[in-house]
Parts: sequence; C-alpha cells; structure tokens
Amino acid sequence: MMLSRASKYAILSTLFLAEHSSETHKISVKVIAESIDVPNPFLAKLFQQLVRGKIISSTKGPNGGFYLTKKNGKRTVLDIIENIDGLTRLNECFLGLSECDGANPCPVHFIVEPFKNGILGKFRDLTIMEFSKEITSQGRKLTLKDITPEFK
Amino acid sequence: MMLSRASKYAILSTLFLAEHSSETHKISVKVIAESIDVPNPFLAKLFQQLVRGKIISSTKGPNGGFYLTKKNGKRTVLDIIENIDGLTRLNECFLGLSECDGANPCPVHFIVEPFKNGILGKFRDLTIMEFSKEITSQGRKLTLKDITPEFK
DNA sequence: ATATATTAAGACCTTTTTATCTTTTATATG
DNA sequence: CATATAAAAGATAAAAAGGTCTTAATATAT
Ligand code: FES
Ligand code: FES
Repeated sequence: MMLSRASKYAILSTLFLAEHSSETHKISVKVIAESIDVPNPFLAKLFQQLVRGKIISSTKGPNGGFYLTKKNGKRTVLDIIENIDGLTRLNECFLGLSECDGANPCPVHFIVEPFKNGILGKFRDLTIMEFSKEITSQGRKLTLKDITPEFK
Repeated sequence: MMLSRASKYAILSTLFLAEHSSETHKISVKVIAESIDVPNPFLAKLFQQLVRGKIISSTKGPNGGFYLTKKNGKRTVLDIIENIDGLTRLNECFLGLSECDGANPCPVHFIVEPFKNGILGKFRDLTIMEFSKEITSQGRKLTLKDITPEFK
C-alpha cells in the first residue's frame, strides 16, 4: 500500500511534463530534476524506463528532451506506478498479511479499504492530462523542495 | 505513509501476545515467530527493542518468554510504530513532498488525509488490549502465513 | 559533414532494511 | 548449587533500494 521513492519521482515528473512540455517544447532531465528537486541521474534512469513503457517520449540531441504526446497524456497515473513498481505494492495488506481482501481482513483492513479504493480509482480513471489539469486548476505544486515562505 | 516490515511484524506479534499471553503464561520468540510466520532472529531483535520501550515484557530462563502486563496492554499501536519506525514515516506525504498539510497539498492530499486521520486515530486512541479485543471479536487472523483453504 | 547537445545503456557504488549467527547473561527448577 | 532454558547483546551478512558515473548512440543546427 505504498509507493517507492522511484514511483513518486516518476509521478511528479510526468505531471511536470504534462504541465510544462509539448512536442514543440521538450525539456531536459536536468531542468526537470532541478525543478522538482530530484537526483538528476536517478531521474534519468527512471525516464529511460518510462520511455520504454511509452508513458513519456524523448528525442536526443540539441533541443531534444522529454515530453508528452497526445497519446502519452491519455495514460494514467496507475500506468506510471505499474511501470516503475508493478501493481503488487499497491494491493498489499497494510500490515503485510499475505492476502488483502474482505474475506480475510487484517485488523485494519476496513479502515484501509475505502482509502485504497479511492486513491486507486483516481489513479486508474483519470488520464495524466486530466489529473494535471485538476492540479493546476487547484494551484497545487509539484516539487520536493522545501517551500520557503516568502517574506516580502 | 507506510510502515516498515519491522513495524508490521511488531504490531502483529504484540497483538498476538495480547491475545495469547499473560504474566503466568509467557511465550518464547520461537513459538510466536512460527505462529505468525516471521523470521525468528529478526523478531527476537524487535522484541528486545519493544522490551526496552516498555511495550512488552520478558523474563529469561526456563518458562520465561514474552508477555504483556496490564500496563503494557494500555499502550497503543501507535506506540509500537513510534518505537520501531518513529512517527515521521506515518506523517509523510503520499507523493513524498516535503510537508503534508492542507495549506500546501500535493495532488492526492485530500484523498489521503481522511484515511490518514482514520487510521492514525485508531492507532492512537485504542489501547493494544482494546484493539486486540476488537480483532478476536471479529474473528480476524494474525498471521503472515498463507491461509490454506480447508477442504474437509 | 561536423560539432554539439541530449538521451540510452550498462556498470558500479552507497545506504538502508532485513535477516542471521554467536556469545553472554539471567533465572527457574531439580 | 548445577543445569537447562530462554532472552540480551552485539557482530555480521545478505538483499533491496536508492543513487552515481562513464561511455555510446543519435538527432539537430550550423
Ligand atoms: S489491509 Fe490488511 S487485509 Fe486488507
Ligand atoms: S499527502 Fe501529499 S501533501 Fe498530504
């Protein structure tokens, strides 16, 4: 029931691409890594895998970089997680029991279940583009940086 | 927002003690480890720490073992987690952002928050003994073993 | 064509988590 | 008091996760 750090980075940076990139405006790992404050070479690795998984796109060379095509934007956040972590992590019992279902619930199963359904539903049913729109419309942020309060 | 395996083992085995042990009936690591299917020496280490944290009790020698005193039974599941993992893990943002609060919510914050409050509340407000009663009354199980269906 | 920018690929390193092993210490019981 | 039994302590090992570095491939602009 938890994401690896890798998945988290992948989600944030893909959402970043959704918001800031296009086929005519590609972005380099370096810029993204700095923007969302994630280790550069680690993100590069993740991006390679996301490209192989056809979740994001890339071109090499000058003015190259990473971006989302229309088609990429129709993938889901769950696709990202599946690509990086696989799906088992998300379905695991919160206390680590071998199965997680209502038939053999662990002590916290019925607290966890509604949450799991809620978050899984959202990750499964919204496209990356829709998800991204929801974020920008709500003015949420996509960085791991500390938000330094502005005193001015 | 996730527990380490160590915490999970600790929770399960403490609940096991709540259900099966008493000051007059102590249980060895070996028995517990086999019952809930957890690596024996690893659990032994965890138990040492839980004893130091006064969450469970132990005596050495013949007929020794681990058990809960009345006082132990009044601790909470959150105490177990705090003792093993610390509290930061539980409070972390689901996407790994630096702060998790309503003022600077991440894209999934408002899905995660009610769950977090629910589970944290339960872990904080019920004693281990209460928690355990709730479990036994509902016939839930405390093992990591595969539940082999009984065909008889 | 060539230089350059940028990703791709793979080997490698570090840290954290999980797990084991060995020795010491305490204690109940005969 | 001797012995057996079980936990405590500490050293070590194995595995997984996270992170880095170096070299190759490739697309673009000049
Ligand atoms: S969360 Fe434990 S069985 Fe579902
Ligand atoms: S879960 Fe991400 S900010 Fe609260």
